[in-house]
Amino acid sequence: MKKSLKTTEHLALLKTLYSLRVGAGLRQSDLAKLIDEPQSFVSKVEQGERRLDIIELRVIVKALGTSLEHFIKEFEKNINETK
Amino acid sequence: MKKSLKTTEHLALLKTLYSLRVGAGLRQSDLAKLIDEPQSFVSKVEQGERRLDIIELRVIVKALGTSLEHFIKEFEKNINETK
DNA sequence: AAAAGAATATCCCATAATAGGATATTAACA
DNA sequence: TGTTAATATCCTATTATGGGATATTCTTTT
Repeated sequence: MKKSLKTTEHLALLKTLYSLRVGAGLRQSDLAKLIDEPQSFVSKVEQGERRLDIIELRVIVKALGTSLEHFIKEFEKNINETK
Repeated sequence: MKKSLKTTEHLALLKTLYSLRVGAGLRQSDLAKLIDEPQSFVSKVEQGERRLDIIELRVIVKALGTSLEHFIKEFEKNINETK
């Protein structure tokens, strides 16, 4: 399965993640600290350079104060808005 | 972020995926065909040998006739039942 | 507008993960 | 038990990732 980068879905994912972080008033280094990763990790994720499996996404989303379920809803919403 | 294998979350994920496929009455090769991947891919996924990002998970879950949102609910349910 | 500071992106490359056809195992059952 | 169906494992060339250091870009401040 090819690295699903730059597809509508992937762009929507990045957008959803970014909005959530910024909406939480955190900078990459803040989130990084919360999940015990370097800032470059967060940057790569937001850049689509690094992919996240659901478990990882769950950790991040929770660190940002949301549930995975809610995140997915936002994600789907963004997919529809984009296409 | 380490390969989240064999954690409660990961086991719950595999369980959720497996149940969904079997529940749909499909064998690995059937699902494989639906998502245009070899049978070994599906096996690896179910074995926890291959991780899925949300985009990929979404494709699979849809091929199995479910929404990502519903899948996540089942997933969370399984996490709680396991721990 | 330029300097200073803050936030984010990119580099590098050793290490780890993945692809996928072929083959081995295990399960089902006549 | 022999046979077929279903799933797991092998192998290794290719691709992805880790993460500290550094470069870039964005914001302020004066």
